[in-house]
Amino acid sequence: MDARQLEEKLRAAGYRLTPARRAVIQALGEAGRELAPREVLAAARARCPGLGRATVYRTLRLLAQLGLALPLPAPGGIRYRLLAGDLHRLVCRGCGAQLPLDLCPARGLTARLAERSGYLIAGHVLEFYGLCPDCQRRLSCVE
Amino acid sequence: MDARQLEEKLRAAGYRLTPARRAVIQALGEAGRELAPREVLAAARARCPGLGRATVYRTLRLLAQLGLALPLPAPGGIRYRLLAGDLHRLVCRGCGAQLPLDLCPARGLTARLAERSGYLIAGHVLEFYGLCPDCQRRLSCVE
DNA sequence: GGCTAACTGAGACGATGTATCATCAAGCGT
DNA sequence: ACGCTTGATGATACATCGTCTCAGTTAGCC
Repeated sequence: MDARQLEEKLRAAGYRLTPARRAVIQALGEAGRELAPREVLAAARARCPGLGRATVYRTLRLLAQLGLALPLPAPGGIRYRLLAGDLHRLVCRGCGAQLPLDLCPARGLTARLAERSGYLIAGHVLEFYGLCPDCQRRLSCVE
Repeated sequence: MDARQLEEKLRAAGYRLTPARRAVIQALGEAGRELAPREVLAAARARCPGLGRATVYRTLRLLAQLGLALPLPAPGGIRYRLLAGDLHRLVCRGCGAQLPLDLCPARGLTARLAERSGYLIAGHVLEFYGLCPDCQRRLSCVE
């Protein structure tokens, strides 16, 4: 799902499409990785110079509520990324390094789960976490 | 994995087992749900009266790095829970409501993934997210 | 073009998380 | 059992984060 489609989804859900919101969405879309709110603010100001901090937080929260953006815990606080389908990755809890995965053992479950729960399911995250080789040494984790 | 086992893992990894750390671990263990750092502080002070804020943050970060606790994004900030095996749930992005799931399509992948990546894999999270029936109405999401 | 409700930016505010530092005590060796 | 050594602690100060309020603006609809 690209930035243009997200803008349409916002509209379809009854929200206005403003320069501030477009700037936030496009900043997230161009980054291609998760961004901290402060990074979103910096990047989005290139497109919307006077953009305020509060608006960035409001927009990120709105996108997350609608399932269009994904908040992820990271060292240093929560980061956001646009939801481009589902997310599968292997994350190092020590340094934050990531390896994307191309497996998906969960896709077939979504429809059944939605039916049984009444939820409107926007996607899923499958995240394996642990320590990368470097951090295994650095943290003297002997397991 | 209960609190006692976690304490042993800390020791095994070369860290000291102090009253402050035990209080944090036991507070998380007894809660049985994810806690915000401020809640951890309040609960842990019952066991370790003078406990300081900085120590709680330090301990939570340490536990997360070692894969013994899990930071999760929630409305209001990051929350932590002890890692009791893997986590599978369905989460509402609107209000934070959760449904635990008893499926696990990913368990069999861990060993192969660890071998190929060199990571020490502590566990995984499979999280479906979307909107619960209430929030679908409240946010006028027409999807 | 004008209306109206949703949205915005500014600013103030409390909460959150980190850095520093003197003091303390866990765990080890004896 | 007792000291040592060094990692851990609590207090404090500080920077940042995230929220709230409010007056002014503007997107979307007629």
